[in-house]
Amino acid sequence: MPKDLAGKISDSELEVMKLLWHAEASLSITEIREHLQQAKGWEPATIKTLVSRLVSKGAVRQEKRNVYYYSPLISEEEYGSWATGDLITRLYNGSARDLVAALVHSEGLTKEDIEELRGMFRVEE
Amino acid sequence: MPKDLAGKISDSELEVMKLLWHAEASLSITEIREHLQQAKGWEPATIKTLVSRLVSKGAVRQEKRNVYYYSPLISEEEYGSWATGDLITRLYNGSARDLVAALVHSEGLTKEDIEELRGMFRVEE
DNA sequence: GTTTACAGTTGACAGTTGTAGTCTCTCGTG
DNA sequence: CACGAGAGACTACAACTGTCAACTGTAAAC
Repeated sequence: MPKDLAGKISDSELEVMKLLWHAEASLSITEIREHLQQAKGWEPATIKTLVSRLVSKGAVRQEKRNVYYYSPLISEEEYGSWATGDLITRLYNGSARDLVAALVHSEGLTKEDIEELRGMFRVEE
Repeated sequence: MPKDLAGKISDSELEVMKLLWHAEASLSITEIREHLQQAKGWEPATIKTLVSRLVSKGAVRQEKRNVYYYSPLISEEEYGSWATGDLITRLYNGSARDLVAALVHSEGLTKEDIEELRGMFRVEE
Protein backbone atom coordinates (compact mmCIF):
# COMPACT_ATOMS: atom_id res chain seq x y z
CA MET A 1 0.00 0.00 0.00
CA PRO A 2 1.00 3.63 -0.22
CA LYS A 3 3.68 4.71 2.22
CA ASP A 4 2.46 5.96 5.59
CA LEU A 5 -0.65 3.87 5.21
CA ALA A 6 -1.35 1.16 7.74
CA GLY A 7 -3.56 -1.31 5.96
CA LYS A 8 -5.55 -1.04 2.80
CA ILE A 9 -8.37 1.36 2.18
CA SER A 10 -11.50 -0.73 1.89
CA ASP A 11 -14.28 -0.21 -0.63
CA SER A 12 -16.56 1.67 1.73
CA GLU A 13 -13.72 3.70 3.10
CA LEU A 14 -12.81 4.66 -0.42
CA GLU A 15 -16.16 6.39 -0.81
CA VAL A 16 -15.24 8.64 2.08
CA MET A 17 -11.82 9.30 0.59
CA LYS A 18 -13.35 10.26 -2.73
CA LEU A 19 -15.55 12.78 -1.00
CA LEU A 20 -12.57 14.27 0.84
CA TRP A 21 -10.46 14.31 -2.30
CA HIS A 22 -13.02 16.30 -4.19
CA ALA A 23 -13.78 18.71 -1.38
CA GLU A 24 -12.29 22.15 -1.45
CA ALA A 25 -11.27 22.13 2.19
CA SER A 26 -11.45 19.89 5.24
CA LEU A 27 -14.91 18.63 6.07
CA SER A 28 -16.62 18.15 9.39
CA ILE A 29 -18.48 14.96 10.17
CA THR A 30 -21.72 16.76 9.56
CA GLU A 31 -20.63 17.72 6.08
CA ILE A 32 -19.39 14.25 5.34
CA ARG A 33 -22.64 12.86 6.58
CA GLU A 34 -24.70 15.22 4.49
CA HIS A 35 -23.03 13.90 1.37
CA LEU A 36 -22.89 10.21 2.10
CA GLN A 37 -26.04 9.54 4.02
CA GLN A 38 -28.20 10.02 0.99
CA ALA A 39 -25.75 9.00 -1.67
CA LYS A 40 -24.92 5.67 -0.05
CA GLY A 41 -27.81 5.10 2.32
CA TRP A 42 -25.53 4.83 5.31
CA GLU A 43 -26.47 5.54 8.90
CA PRO A 44 -24.52 8.28 10.67
CA ALA A 45 -22.89 5.67 12.88
CA THR A 46 -21.54 3.85 9.86
CA ILE A 47 -20.03 6.99 8.45
CA LYS A 48 -18.35 7.79 11.74
CA THR A 49 -16.87 4.32 11.86
CA LEU A 50 -15.46 4.62 8.38
CA VAL A 51 -13.91 7.99 9.09
CA SER A 52 -12.39 6.74 12.35
CA ARG A 53 -10.87 3.77 10.61
CA LEU A 54 -9.37 6.02 7.98
CA VAL A 55 -7.84 8.15 10.71
CA SER A 56 -6.35 5.08 12.41
CA LYS A 57 -4.93 3.94 9.13
CA GLY A 58 -3.26 7.26 8.59
CA ALA A 59 -5.20 8.01 5.43
CA VAL A 60 -7.03 11.00 6.85
CA ARG A 61 -5.96 13.84 9.12
CA GLN A 62 -8.12 14.93 12.00
CA GLU A 63 -7.86 18.57 12.89
CA LYS A 64 -9.50 19.91 15.99
CA ARG A 65 -11.35 23.15 15.67
CA ASN A 66 -14.70 23.58 17.33
CA VAL A 67 -15.31 20.16 16.01
CA TYR A 68 -13.03 17.80 14.14
CA TYR A 69 -12.31 18.55 10.52
CA TYR A 70 -11.04 15.88 8.20
CA SER A 71 -8.77 16.04 5.19
CA PRO A 72 -6.92 13.41 3.16
CA LEU A 73 -3.36 12.58 4.08
CA ILE A 74 -2.75 10.70 0.89
CA SER A 75 -3.75 12.10 -2.45
CA GLU A 76 -6.05 10.56 -4.97
CA GLU A 77 -3.19 10.32 -7.46
CA GLU A 78 -0.96 8.64 -4.94
CA TYR A 79 -3.59 6.10 -4.06
CA GLY A 80 -4.67 5.56 -7.62
CA SER A 81 -1.15 4.99 -8.69
CA TRP A 82 -0.62 2.51 -5.91
CA ALA A 83 -3.85 0.65 -6.65
CA THR A 84 -3.05 0.51 -10.32
CA GLY A 85 0.45 -0.72 -9.62
CA ASP A 86 -0.98 -3.32 -7.32
CA LEU A 87 -3.33 -4.56 -10.02
CA ILE A 88 -0.50 -4.69 -12.49
CA THR A 89 1.66 -6.66 -10.10
CA ARG A 90 -1.02 -9.10 -9.18
CA LEU A 91 -2.62 -9.69 -12.54
CA TYR A 92 -0.44 -8.44 -15.33
CA ASN A 93 2.83 -9.89 -14.36
CA GLY A 94 4.16 -6.51 -13.37
CA SER A 95 3.78 -5.17 -16.88
CA ALA A 96 1.82 -1.97 -17.27
CA ARG A 97 2.08 -2.58 -20.97
CA ASP A 98 0.16 -5.81 -20.62
CA LEU A 99 -2.59 -3.99 -18.81
CA VAL A 100 -2.97 -1.45 -21.55
CA ALA A 101 -2.77 -4.16 -24.16
CA ALA A 102 -5.58 -6.01 -22.42
CA LEU A 103 -7.63 -2.83 -22.33
CA VAL A 104 -7.13 -2.22 -26.00
CA HIS A 105 -8.29 -5.72 -26.83
CA SER A 106 -11.30 -5.56 -24.56
CA GLU A 107 -14.60 -3.77 -24.55
CA GLY A 108 -13.11 -1.29 -22.13
CA LEU A 109 -12.33 1.36 -24.68
CA THR A 110 -14.52 2.98 -27.27
CA LYS A 111 -13.21 3.99 -30.64
CA GLU A 112 -13.14 7.54 -29.37
CA ASP A 113 -11.07 6.53 -26.37
CA ILE A 114 -8.60 4.85 -28.65
CA GLU A 115 -8.42 7.97 -30.74
CA GLU A 116 -7.71 10.07 -27.70
CA LEU A 117 -5.12 7.72 -26.38
CA ARG A 118 -3.39 7.63 -29.68
CA GLY A 119 -3.21 11.39 -29.50
CA MET A 120 -1.81 11.17 -26.00
CA PHE A 121 0.94 8.89 -27.10
CA ARG A 122 1.81 11.17 -29.93
CA VAL A 123 2.31 14.12 -27.62
CA GLU A 124 3.99 12.50 -24.63
CA GLU A 125 7.32 10.88 -24.84
CA MET B 1 -17.49 -9.73 -10.04
CA PRO B 2 -17.34 -11.94 -13.08
CA LYS B 3 -20.54 -13.78 -13.87
CA ASP B 4 -20.96 -17.20 -12.29
CA LEU B 5 -18.70 -16.15 -9.49
CA ALA B 6 -20.05 -16.06 -5.96
CA GLY B 7 -17.89 -13.56 -4.15
CA LYS B 8 -14.55 -12.06 -5.00
CA ILE B 9 -11.37 -13.98 -5.42
CA SER B 10 -9.14 -13.01 -2.53
CA ASP B 11 -5.43 -12.28 -2.78
CA SER B 12 -4.30 -15.68 -1.59
CA GLU B 13 -6.87 -17.44 -3.69
CA LEU B 14 -5.61 -15.55 -6.68
CA GLU B 15 -2.23 -17.22 -6.31
CA VAL B 16 -3.93 -20.56 -6.74
CA MET B 17 -5.84 -19.29 -9.75
CA LYS B 18 -2.66 -18.07 -11.37
CA LEU B 19 -1.13 -21.48 -10.99
CA LEU B 20 -4.17 -23.14 -12.56
CA TRP B 21 -4.31 -20.60 -15.36
CA HIS B 22 -0.75 -21.29 -16.37
CA ALA B 23 -0.98 -25.04 -16.08
CA GLU B 24 -1.38 -27.08 -19.21
CA ALA B 25 -4.07 -29.29 -17.77
CA SER B 26 -5.99 -29.81 -14.56
CA LEU B 27 -3.85 -30.23 -11.48
CA SER B 28 -4.23 -32.48 -8.50
CA ILE B 29 -3.84 -31.15 -5.00
CA THR B 30 -0.41 -32.71 -4.87
CA GLU B 31 0.66 -30.80 -7.91
CA ILE B 32 -0.80 -27.59 -6.61
CA ARG B 33 0.92 -28.15 -3.32
CA GLU B 34 4.25 -28.83 -4.98
CA HIS B 35 4.13 -25.42 -6.59
CA LEU B 36 2.77 -23.30 -3.82
CA GLN B 37 4.26 -24.81 -0.72
CA GLN B 38 7.69 -23.58 -1.56
CA ALA B 39 6.77 -20.53 -3.55
CA LYS B 40 4.49 -19.11 -0.89
CA GLY B 41 5.58 -20.91 2.26
CA TRP B 42 2.09 -22.25 2.86
CA GLU B 43 1.21 -25.36 4.80
CA PRO B 44 -0.68 -28.06 2.90
CA ALA B 45 -3.77 -27.33 4.99
CA THR B 46 -3.76 -23.72 3.85
CA ILE B 47 -3.56 -24.70 0.23
CA LYS B 48 -6.43 -27.13 0.60
CA THR B 49 -8.56 -24.45 2.18
CA LEU B 50 -7.90 -22.00 -0.61
CA VAL B 51 -8.74 -24.55 -3.27
CA SER B 52 -11.93 -25.55 -1.49
CA ARG B 53 -13.03 -21.95 -1.22
CA LEU B 54 -12.40 -21.42 -4.89
CA VAL B 55 -14.54 -24.45 -5.66
CA SER B 56 -17.37 -23.11 -3.47
CA LYS B 57 -17.15 -19.78 -5.22
CA GLY B 58 -17.48 -21.41 -8.58
CA ALA B 59 -14.08 -20.24 -9.74
CA VAL B 60 -12.58 -23.69 -10.03
CA ARG B 61 -13.93 -26.99 -11.28
CA GLN B 62 -13.36 -30.20 -9.41
CA GLU B 63 -13.16 -33.28 -11.49
CA LYS B 64 -13.05 -36.70 -9.91
CA ARG B 65 -10.59 -39.16 -11.27
CA ASN B 66 -8.56 -41.29 -8.91
CA VAL B 67 -8.22 -38.12 -7.02
CA TYR B 68 -9.72 -34.71 -7.66
CA TYR B 69 -8.27 -32.63 -10.45
CA TYR B 70 -8.78 -28.92 -10.51
CA SER B 71 -9.10 -26.50 -13.38
CA PRO B 72 -10.23 -22.88 -13.68
CA LEU B 73 -13.84 -22.14 -14.49
CA ILE B 74 -13.15 -18.54 -15.26
CA SER B 75 -10.29 -17.50 -17.47
CA GLU B 76 -7.46 -15.20 -16.59
CA GLU B 77 -8.60 -12.77 -19.26
CA GLU B 78 -12.13 -12.75 -17.94
CA TYR B 79 -11.01 -12.12 -14.43
CA GLY B 80 -8.38 -9.58 -15.40
CA SER B 81 -10.87 -7.70 -17.45
CA TRP B 82 -13.34 -7.67 -14.59
CA ALA B 83 -10.71 -6.55 -12.07
CA THR B 84 -9.50 -3.82 -14.37
CA GLY B 85 -13.02 -2.63 -15.00
CA ASP B 86 -13.62 -2.64 -11.29
CA LEU B 87 -10.56 -0.48 -10.70
CA ILE B 88 -11.64 1.90 -13.42
CA THR B 89 -15.10 2.20 -11.94
CA ARG B 90 -13.90 2.74 -8.43
CA LEU B 91 -10.98 5.03 -9.03
CA TYR B 92 -11.04 6.47 -12.48
CA ASN B 93 -14.57 7.62 -12.70
CA GLY B 94 -15.43 4.85 -15.10
CA SER B 95 -13.00 6.13 -17.68
CA ALA B 96 -10.46 3.67 -19.00
CA ARG B 97 -8.88 6.60 -20.73
CA ASP B 98 -8.20 8.25 -17.39
CA LEU B 99 -6.48 5.13 -16.19
CA VAL B 100 -4.16 5.05 -19.16
CA ALA B 101 -3.56 8.77 -18.87
CA ALA B 102 -2.56 8.29 -15.22
CA LEU B 103 -0.22 5.50 -16.23
CA VAL B 104 1.42 7.60 -18.88
CA HIS B 105 2.04 10.38 -16.39
CA SER B 106 3.36 8.09 -13.70
CA GLU B 107 6.47 6.03 -13.19
CA GLY B 108 4.51 3.01 -14.32
CA LEU B 109 5.79 2.98 -17.84
CA THR B 110 9.32 3.06 -19.15
CA LYS B 111 10.23 4.85 -22.33
CA GLU B 112 10.32 1.48 -24.00
CA ASP B 113 6.81 0.68 -22.81
CA ILE B 114 5.57 3.94 -24.22
CA GLU B 115 7.25 3.12 -27.50
CA GLU B 116 5.56 -0.24 -27.62
CA LEU B 117 2.20 1.16 -26.72
CA ARG B 118 2.48 3.78 -29.34
CA GLY B 119 3.13 0.99 -31.80
CA MET B 120 0.09 -0.85 -30.52
CA PHE B 121 -2.13 2.11 -31.09
CA ARG B 122 -0.81 2.50 -34.56
CA VAL B 123 -1.76 -1.04 -35.48
CA GLU B 124 -5.11 -1.39 -33.74
CA GLU B 125 -8.11 0.54 -34.82
C1' DG C 1 -2.41 -57.32 6.39
C1' DT C 2 -0.56 -53.48 9.04
C1' DT C 3 1.60 -49.13 8.64
C1' DT C 4 2.22 -44.81 6.36
C1' DA C 5 1.16 -40.99 3.77
C1' DC C 6 -1.57 -38.18 1.90
C1' DA C 7 -6.61 -36.63 -0.07
C1' DG C 8 -10.66 -34.76 1.39
C1' DT C 9 -13.70 -32.72 5.09
C1' DT C 10 -14.58 -30.04 9.03
C1' DG C 11 -13.43 -26.96 12.52
C1' DA C 12 -10.75 -23.15 14.33
C1' DC C 13 -9.12 -18.65 15.40
C1' DA C 14 -7.56 -13.97 14.74
C1' DG C 15 -7.86 -9.87 11.80
C1' DT C 16 -10.55 -6.96 8.44
C1' DT C 17 -14.75 -5.10 6.57
C1' DG C 18 -19.66 -3.68 6.33
C1' DT C 19 -22.94 -1.98 9.00
C1' DA C 20 -24.82 -0.06 13.04
C1' DG C 21 -26.30 0.81 18.14
C1' DT C 22 -25.18 2.99 22.76
C1' DC C 23 -23.32 6.06 26.13
C1' DT C 24 -21.53 10.39 27.43
C1' DC C 25 -20.43 15.13 26.76
C1' DT C 26 -21.08 19.60 25.08
C1' DC C 27 -23.17 23.46 22.95
C1' DG C 28 -26.83 26.25 21.13
C1' DT C 29 -31.78 27.40 22.02
C1' DG C 30 -35.66 28.41 24.53
C1' DC D 1 -30.34 27.15 33.31
C1' DA D 2 -32.51 22.77 31.56
C1' DC D 3 -33.00 20.23 27.26
C1' DG D 4 -32.35 18.16 23.12
C1' DA D 5 -29.34 17.19 19.08
C1' DG D 6 -25.57 15.92 17.39
C1' DA D 7 -20.14 14.83 18.14
C1' DG D 8 -17.02 11.59 19.72
C1' DA D 9 -15.71 7.08 21.87
C1' DC D 10 -16.74 2.45 22.53
C1' DT D 11 -19.03 -1.84 21.52
C1' DA D 12 -21.19 -5.30 18.49
C1' DC D 13 -21.62 -8.75 15.25
C1' DA D 14 -21.80 -11.33 10.99
C1' DA D 15 -19.23 -12.27 6.72
C1' DC D 16 -14.92 -12.81 4.61
C1' DT D 17 -9.82 -13.74 4.74
C1' DG D 18 -5.37 -15.70 6.03
C1' DT D 19 -3.67 -19.43 8.24
C1' DC D 20 -3.67 -23.88 9.84
C1' DA D 21 -4.74 -28.44 12.63
C1' DA D 22 -7.45 -32.61 13.45
C1' DC D 23 -10.12 -36.38 11.89
C1' DT D 24 -11.38 -39.90 8.47
C1' DG D 25 -10.75 -42.58 4.66
C1' DT D 26 -8.08 -45.00 1.21
C1' DA D 27 -4.36 -46.59 -1.39
C1' DA D 28 0.43 -47.69 -1.89
C1' DA D 29 4.52 -49.83 0.44
C1' DC D 30 6.47 -53.17 3.15
